[in-house]
Amino acid sequence: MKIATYNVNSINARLENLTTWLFEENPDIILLQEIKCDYNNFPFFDFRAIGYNILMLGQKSYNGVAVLSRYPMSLVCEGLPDFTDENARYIEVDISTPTEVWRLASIYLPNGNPPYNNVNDQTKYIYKLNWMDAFLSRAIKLEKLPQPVVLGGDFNVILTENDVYNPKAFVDNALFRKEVRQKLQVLQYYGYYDAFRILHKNENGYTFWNYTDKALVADFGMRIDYFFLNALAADKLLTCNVDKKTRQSVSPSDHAPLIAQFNISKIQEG
DNA sequence: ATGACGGTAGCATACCGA
Repeated sequence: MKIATYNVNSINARLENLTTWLFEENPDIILLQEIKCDYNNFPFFDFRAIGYNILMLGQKSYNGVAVLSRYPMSLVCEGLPDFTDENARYIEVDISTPTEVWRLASIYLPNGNPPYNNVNDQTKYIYKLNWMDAFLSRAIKLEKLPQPVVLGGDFNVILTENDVYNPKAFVDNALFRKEVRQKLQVLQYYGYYDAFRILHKNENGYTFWNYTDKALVADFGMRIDYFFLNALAADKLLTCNVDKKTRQSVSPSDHAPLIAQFNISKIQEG
């Protein structure tokens, strides 16, 4: 079973690239972020036509998350429980794979940096910290479920200095402040596994490169998209890779897809 | 030190992003 997470930077601007990529890559499940549209502007037909069920939480112009699935899917919640959020950043679903029901969430964690025209404004940073607290509360509950759990998406956090091209330049950045990194690293103390890092200790694993300058060719990137797995999901993990060629294609998103494969064959009874 | 680039809203330019 192949699961992808992909910040598309507008699903309508990316529609042709995305449907072509789905045809070639053929993932069973896709977690999408930054779809940047509300329900009435979501291109449902284009994905149903190629065999996907769809659940989405939309918003005009900004944010927005969705899940595409080849398997039957049911909604668990839209938005983080017990957290009032003006933005569409979280959707959680149950998906009936051939062997068992998997719990997945598509996550678009806030950026947290101030606007360029007001660099001392901490409002977005405080919002990010509060959002992370609500997310961690939810994640801790989900980890205990008796089913595989996959928390995937754009976390807007650079976990370690090995996850960015120039850590010194980012020490004060809302993606890399020690406080933010430590908050997300808490996931591993509650039993979650960073899927890419299980399998790749030394590769940088960057998933984002700025559109500007020569960021892509110079590999000035950062690893901010992740799959966090509970043990029941991590036990089945086979591969996890960044699809950099899609970032290098014509008119791309500024993120690359992250793709993981899982073994869902039934265990032979001895 | 700044802005490069790209998307959205909507029609000029502001906001957002990482």
